[in-house]
Amino acid sequence: MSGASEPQGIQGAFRALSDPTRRGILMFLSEQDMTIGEVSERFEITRAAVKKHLTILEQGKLISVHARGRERINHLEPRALKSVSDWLRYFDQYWDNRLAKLQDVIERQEQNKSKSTK
Amino acid sequence: MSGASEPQGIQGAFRALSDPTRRGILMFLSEQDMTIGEVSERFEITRAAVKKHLTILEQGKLISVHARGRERINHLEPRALKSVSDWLRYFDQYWDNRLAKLQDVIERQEQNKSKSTK
DNA sequence: TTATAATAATACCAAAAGGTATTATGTCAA
DNA sequence: TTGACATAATACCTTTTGGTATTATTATAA
Repeated sequence: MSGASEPQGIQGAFRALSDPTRRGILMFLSEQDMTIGEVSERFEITRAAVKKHLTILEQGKLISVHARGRERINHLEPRALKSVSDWLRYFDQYWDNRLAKLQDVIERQEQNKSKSTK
Repeated sequence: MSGASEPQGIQGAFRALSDPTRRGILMFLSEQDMTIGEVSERFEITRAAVKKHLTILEQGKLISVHARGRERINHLEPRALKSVSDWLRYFDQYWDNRLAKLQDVIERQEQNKSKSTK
């Protein structure tokens, strides 16, 4: 009833991405890690509202948070974004078969590479 | 205040994708076009609830709807999914530089190809 | 040690989302 | 033309979301 055949955890990522403020936060965090205060400076909403967005991003595993003294550093976690990207990749075939095939080839190369590193 | 530097319309797509039922509907529609009734058979919620999801998918331009007699045919529109995929591609660099570079090359080939067809 | 700055935690509110139930409308087939 | 069926349109309810305001904590610096 809740996304049977989907990779676990992807719902949290999609949910987190559904808000434009949160997508903006991800963009900022891609440039550098930030405290809640630094993120808040870049938006016109209250710090508490920003904190809620950061919590949802953390629940979706799109960011991680580490304490540093009295501050909390928010850090981008790109792997969860990759899981969303992978979900979308299924539809590649519907907009461009050639691109999909090339990406398949690349994926296989990646797999072989990680096997040989083991 | 509402996603300043984002491509127009992407919010509707992200919103539509944030619900697991809607993602399931997209999967089914990728196999074949369906009426509301056919979609409803595949879920345990009422037809009216399915209709609401289809409306949100249509608003996000992820599907199109065409009347055929007394039925309404729902059809997958992959281009909007591509816009989401493109947004995510920005983050490729953070999880795998090699893959990102290869994709850049592919994109450029696509651009040249479409130029030469004009 | 104490004032201050950064963050957390509540409590609260309005609006949107997700759903059901019910009623209306339009179209096909006999 | 009329009955049945597919869909549309409302109305209504509950839960979640996005936000503010206010009140704790907690750690650093003087």
